[in-house]
Amino acid sequence: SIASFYKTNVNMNMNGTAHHHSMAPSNGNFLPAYGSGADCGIMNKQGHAHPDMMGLSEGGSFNGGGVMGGSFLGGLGLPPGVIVMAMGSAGGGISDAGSAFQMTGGQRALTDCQQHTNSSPCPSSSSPSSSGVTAGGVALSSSSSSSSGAVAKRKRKRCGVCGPCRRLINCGVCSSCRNRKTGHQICKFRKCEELKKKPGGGGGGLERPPSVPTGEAFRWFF
DNA sequence: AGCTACGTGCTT
DNA sequence: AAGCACGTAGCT
Repeated sequence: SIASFYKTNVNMNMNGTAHHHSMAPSNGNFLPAYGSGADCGIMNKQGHAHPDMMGLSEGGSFNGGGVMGGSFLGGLGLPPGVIVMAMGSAGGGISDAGSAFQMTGGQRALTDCQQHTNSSPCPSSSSPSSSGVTAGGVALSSSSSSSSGAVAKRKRKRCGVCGPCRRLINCGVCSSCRNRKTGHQICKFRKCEELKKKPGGGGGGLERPPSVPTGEAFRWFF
């Protein structure tokens, strides 16, 4: 739920074109090429200009990201998307906050964003069915395949909690972004740390999400 | 059906 | 080793 909510907001604003006065970098540098859609296509637009803004700087753990959010907006400590939303409404663009929540229209946009959501959200809620991305990683629904001997190559999924996973925007400038059409790869800055490792690697199993403990990630959000 | 992005083989 | 390109799993 939140996930959708979250991304939705982001989208909304972006699309809304609203008049957000001007967040620092709001320059109009939109990506010429990828306008369409990569996951948060919108994000791309901004992201392009400054891959690092939005608190993405990975350098030291994204706590930064969260922190950043917090620092701005009077320490409300909201994730970037939310922040945007707030501003939008403030600007007068969106009068109805409710709408923000409603908008599921976002539709596809970001498969990953969802994941973020999945991984993080409330530990408590934990919808059982909530599919795959458990922090642990490979929680792929066993579902299909399996039976027949064919060890179908299952795709691993992003952990959703590492820095890159939490990153919301595509830098738009890395090779992956630039070669999106042919490369079919996620932005380098968003490539899950876990997926960078060898599949079998490690052992067995639990990969420790580098930093933020699962679910804890967004606790502050609630 | 269409999209994103993981896995992998080839090329540089 | 790194990057590119392609096939396709997984999801909407």
